[in-house]
Amino acid sequence: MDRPNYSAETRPAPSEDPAPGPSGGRAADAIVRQIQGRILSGALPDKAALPPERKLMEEFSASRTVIREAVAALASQGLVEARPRHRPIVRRPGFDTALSSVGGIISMMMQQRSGVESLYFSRIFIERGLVRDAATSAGRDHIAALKSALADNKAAIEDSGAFYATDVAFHGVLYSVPGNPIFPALHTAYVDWLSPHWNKMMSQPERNKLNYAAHEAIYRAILERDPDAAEAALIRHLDSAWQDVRNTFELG
Amino acid sequence: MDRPNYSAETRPAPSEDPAPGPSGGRAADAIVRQIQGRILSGALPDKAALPPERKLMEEFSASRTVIREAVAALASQGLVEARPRHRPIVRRPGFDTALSSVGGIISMMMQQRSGVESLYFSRIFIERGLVRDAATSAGRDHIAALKSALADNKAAIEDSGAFYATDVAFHGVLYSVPGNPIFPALHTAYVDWLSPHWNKMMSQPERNKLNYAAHEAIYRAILERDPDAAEAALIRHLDSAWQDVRNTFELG
DNA sequence: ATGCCATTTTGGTACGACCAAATCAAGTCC
DNA sequence: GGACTTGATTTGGTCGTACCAAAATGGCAT
Repeated sequence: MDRPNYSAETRPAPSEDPAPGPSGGRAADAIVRQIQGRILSGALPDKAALPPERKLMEEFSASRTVIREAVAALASQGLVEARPRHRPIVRRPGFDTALSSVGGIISMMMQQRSGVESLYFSRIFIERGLVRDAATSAGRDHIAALKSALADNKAAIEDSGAFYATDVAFHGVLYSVPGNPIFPALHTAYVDWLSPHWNKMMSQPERNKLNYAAHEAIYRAILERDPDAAEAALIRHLDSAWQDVRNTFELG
Repeated sequence: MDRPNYSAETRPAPSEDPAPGPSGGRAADAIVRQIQGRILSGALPDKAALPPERKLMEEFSASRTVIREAVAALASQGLVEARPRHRPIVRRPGFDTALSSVGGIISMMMQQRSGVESLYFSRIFIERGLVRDAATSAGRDHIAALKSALADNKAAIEDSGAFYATDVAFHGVLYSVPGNPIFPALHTAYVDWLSPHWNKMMSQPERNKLNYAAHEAIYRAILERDPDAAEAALIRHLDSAWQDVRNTFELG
């Protein structure tokens, strides 16, 4: 009998956080919560490597199975970054982290036309509000950033690759106006999720010119503090882009 | 020698989906992708139970470890619902699924007042756009739904529990106006994430009365197709609610 | 048919082993 | 002496087996 017959008391109740809480039953969950706590409390600073699994199993007196399940959960939540053969790296949670952790499902849904459509329309909705706000309350700095981004955009009209980047940057400024960390995160998420469907076209300097003009119109409306005009210009801009994508996709 | 010495060829390359693709190295990932595919293709219909892990390990000729890792990943992505001791249930991916799968991280962030603040302000931002749209383009049906929700809301003024529900429902109608599935999903997400911070107060019929009046103002502005008035009323409504929460939280 | 109990599944966890990539520690060469 | 190569040691990834406890199942009695 070389294997202990652990008849009962399989879970020796870790010393830390003895609260059974709402725990339904999973064992790894407790570990997950504790590690979450350590990340939140700063005991595990951002960018730090998690202790090796063997150490963790000591600390929590749990089997490696459970430890690795916990780590996997953490990873899929985006709280740690787990590259194939490396130690998981702690990533302090932020809205960007949260958003990127849904990337998987979203990409799945992006395979349906309706998914892209819903997402893109939601983007239009957001940016409509954004430009309105910019028109009514953008500060000097935002205006300057917009102006600069616009200049970069103009300079890149001939180079579609660079143009795309400056295009993104211009819209990015809009997302920074509210000063709410959610919006920049949302912006990069939109770009990540939608860009695969854009790159397939968007190679004609023709369009670049059009898009630049649209950006300029938006900028001007913001300068003139005219929310309605800004919103209208943005709608024209994004709607026409949508038409292009739709055509490229030959889904009448 | 009762344990085979698998010297090499640890991964016998599953027959299905032989594309190595961008696979970095994880083994469970392949399984995950295949199951995702089956869900997407309908081979695994919504609400269906996943085959038992032992069957899956046959099918993919992988160890249970890998299988269960894959299932866990699927679960944390929200593609399957894995209750403690039950078979995982397939859930066709939707924006609601995606949103709810980030609930974990978001709740973590909600422990910081800055998190609650960012999230709540983003909600105000969204609803501002929503009421504007409702004012300009709400159809007969939406107006009717709004009216009905408003009536329910009024009838529940005395019962704080019921009032909260009708409050949520009223705002919910707003989220249904664009006809974009993202918004209803977003609404329930907001409610889920924010409500824990609301329940602590919101027990005074005093506030209920105020809130009902605000809802009525919004409704009226929408009826009169006045986006600016609707937006203003909404801002007053949500801002005052925010003040209450802040006070309740004694974070002066 | 209905309800209860014994049996079989099935998920949750544990333990130990082993491979391969990474990391670390010497030792070597310029 | 410092940069480079090499061998030993970690450490993550997988596999296999075993066992428990909760579910699901099937059969029997009422």
